[in-house]
Amino acid sequence: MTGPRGGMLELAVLGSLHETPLHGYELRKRLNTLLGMFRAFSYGSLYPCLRALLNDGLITEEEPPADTVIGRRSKIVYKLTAEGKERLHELLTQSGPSSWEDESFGIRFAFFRHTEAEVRLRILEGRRSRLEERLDSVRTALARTRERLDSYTLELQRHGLESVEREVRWLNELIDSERRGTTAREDPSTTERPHAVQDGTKRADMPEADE
Amino acid sequence: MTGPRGGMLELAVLGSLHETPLHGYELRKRLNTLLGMFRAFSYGSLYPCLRALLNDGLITEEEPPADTVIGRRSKIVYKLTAEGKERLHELLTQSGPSSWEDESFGIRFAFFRHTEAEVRLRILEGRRSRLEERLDSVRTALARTRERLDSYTLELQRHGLESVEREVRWLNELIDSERRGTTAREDPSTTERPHAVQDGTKRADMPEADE
DNA sequence: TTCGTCATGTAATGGGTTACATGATTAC
DNA sequence: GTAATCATGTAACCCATTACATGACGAA
Repeated sequence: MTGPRGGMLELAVLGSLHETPLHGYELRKRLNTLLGMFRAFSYGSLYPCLRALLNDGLITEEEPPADTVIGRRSKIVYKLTAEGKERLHELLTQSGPSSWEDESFGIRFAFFRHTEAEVRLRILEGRRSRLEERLDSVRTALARTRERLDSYTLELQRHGLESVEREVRWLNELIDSERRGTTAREDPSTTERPHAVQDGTKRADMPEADE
Repeated sequence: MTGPRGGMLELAVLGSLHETPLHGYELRKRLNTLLGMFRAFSYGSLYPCLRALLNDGLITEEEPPADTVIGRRSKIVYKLTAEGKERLHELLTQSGPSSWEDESFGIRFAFFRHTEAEVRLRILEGRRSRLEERLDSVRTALARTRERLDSYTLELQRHGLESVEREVRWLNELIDSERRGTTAREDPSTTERPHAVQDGTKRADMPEADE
């Protein structure tokens, strides 16, 4: 029953619901704009995941507001339970390969504001050294075979190298700025306003564009 | 039996074997340095794929050289059959979404020298407009929600946008240079140099580093 | 003779997608 | 009243990975 379900979807869902309760359809749109450049999830995986999280008690259906027409149940709004918050924290605290691989790093980073400063630093450094490994191996391979490659392959390698080098520089900046700001403690537990939340409005219902 | 097996592995394998016959172990290393920046395949998927391709008659085991000790069979060297070449050409001729999505584009591009000029152009343009779509949707989403995003999310979006913009510029250059060189017909069948290829060395057996 | 790497494979599993099916709500 | 989009879900499949198992071969 309570299987870790180790994919990125779980993290993405828990992370999103930590910000604000949402129903599935809206949740997916949020996720796909949040991660727009990296990946996109489909309903076919989202809804089963929500069900599993519900089963495990990590999320619950939110009470509909009192003024709801009785027999009506079109949206199902989910919110995080205490266990869900715990689980999210646990996920966000893991550093290690699963945090800095291509598919997962973006998602981890997207929820960095709920991640402890030390962990952030370890993840950023892990990502960086992962990329540097890759650079090394590609560079040496390239040096050995340069003259036997056609121009397309070569161009692909060149562009790939540059992209990764760029990401490494980006990580360097991030790491520096983390190191400078590292004294500050933040997000001691879970529930605090992130920056400025205008609540009281019936959020989770403004129109959003999606593909 | 003869299922298309639509994954990228098939293309990657056929494409590699088109250059030179190889055995599985070496093939994987080649592939993973060729695509080093984008993805890596494991033996657990490679060997079953080779078997399937063998079943379908797209590849065959190459005769071991005559001086091989009789009972000995340690490497199994595969090479492309005529049907295999046909299939490869068919795969490389497909343009359409499957050619310009993230996972597939890199592989398609890696074998561009076996791809017809018009197809190359269509794929590059398809990739570009795919990325531009993504840019549009992320940019408008960003404009709507900018003030409600924390700094990490914002930074992630910014970096993602820049990366994609960079790739678009890269594609622009490639498309330009394709257009200029497009009058030249090339690869009427299979073997010729695209720009400047110095072949003639006995490749396919030098040592290679791998993770 | 033992260790590392080359070399080939299989079984179980995983984490998602596609395509489909179904209704409610909104805009025109 | 009808078309588009919102909203939820399921079943079948896909393409790969992980972990495991085995053995040959070369160098120390």
